[in-house]
Amino acid sequence: MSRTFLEREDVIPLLSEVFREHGYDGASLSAITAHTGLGKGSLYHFFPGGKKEMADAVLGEIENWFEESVFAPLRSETDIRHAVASMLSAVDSYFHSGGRICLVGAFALSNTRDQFALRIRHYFQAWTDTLSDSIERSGLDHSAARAIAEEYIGGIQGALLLARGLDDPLVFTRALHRLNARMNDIFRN
Amino acid sequence: MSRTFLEREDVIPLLSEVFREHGYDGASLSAITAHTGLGKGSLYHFFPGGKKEMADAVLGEIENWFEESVFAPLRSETDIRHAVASMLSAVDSYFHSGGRICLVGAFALSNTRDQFALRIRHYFQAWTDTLSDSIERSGLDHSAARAIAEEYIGGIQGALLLARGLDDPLVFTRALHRLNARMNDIFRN
DNA sequence: GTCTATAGAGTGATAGAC
DNA sequence: GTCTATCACTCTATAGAC
Repeated sequence: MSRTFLEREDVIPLLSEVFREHGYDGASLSAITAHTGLGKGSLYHFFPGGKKEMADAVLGEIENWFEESVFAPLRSETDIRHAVASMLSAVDSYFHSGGRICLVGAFALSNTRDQFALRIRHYFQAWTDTLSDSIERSGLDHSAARAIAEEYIGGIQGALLLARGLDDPLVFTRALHRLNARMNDIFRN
Repeated sequence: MSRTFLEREDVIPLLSEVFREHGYDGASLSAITAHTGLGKGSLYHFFPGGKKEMADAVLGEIENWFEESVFAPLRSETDIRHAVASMLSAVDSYFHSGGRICLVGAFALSNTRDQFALRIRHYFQAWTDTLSDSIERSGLDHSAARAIAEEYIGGIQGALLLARGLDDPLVFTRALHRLNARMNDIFRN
């Protein structure tokens, strides 16, 4: 009998897929056991808090990925146009060019929102604040920078939603191109 | 026995509130009976198809509202800047200045999406097509008009999502102001 | 009697917790 | 695997209007 020693961290990406596909309520424990290959016993061993803790772990991993792959580069890159282009490129690959939804966004619009309100707010706040700071460092005043940051994050989330609603991922691709071009309009040298 | 003469149509706005508050899965029959004041007998009398039919009725009423209050005015107004300003004003009041989510958008990102995919797609298609046609009539070519329409609908949906995620309705108000100003930038005489 | 509207006990299925 | 709670839904009973 071959044992695979799955760690807690190995399970999280699988959980992420299940929640993305079924939503929080729709991800039944049986769907989770089916997709992870773990029995309920193992799941409750890794996540004593049950489904809530599983979703929290997934949201935490998403936070970490964005911190590392989006926020940190935004902070260190000095040319705002490069910074934004890199961000959009990272976002494009993360969301599979519009074929994958934003789990945090989906949670924000769902009935589970209250349960995860803090994590959701933190995600969007970190993103808008980091982008806004980056824009401000390029010479715009605070409220103008904040407005552009909101336009970008809202534009990305709205494009993901619209792509999903229209069942056409190209909507997302087009939105990213517009957002990229827009930064060159704002900062033309 | 005292009769209250509730009609099917009177129930739909109440259902709309319940679905908006709890989502589709989260809106349990007991929550629905509590909020509508109707027993299961009455509900199944009005909606023999059960919860699915209740949600369909709500989505249908939303469609009708937008057709009447947003799409029709877009078609008849010739000045695109007035048309867009009127649309944004209607949208602002419909979504309670960012305090209310778009049920269709929420469904689009939820696990119930597949069940209502047709209605969801129709809603977003009707909106983007109507707006795009309106812009095209003002002199832009087809793909440019379509891009702007997607920017607007995506911007509205994204701003609603972001306002919800950040728990700050002003995010939505600011987005509407930007979108209104943007049309004046595009069509400056 | 017939029709419409109502309430709610009871059904089997399935949920998440453990 | 077992547990209890809750789910959507069915069905019976009952009310008044005509």
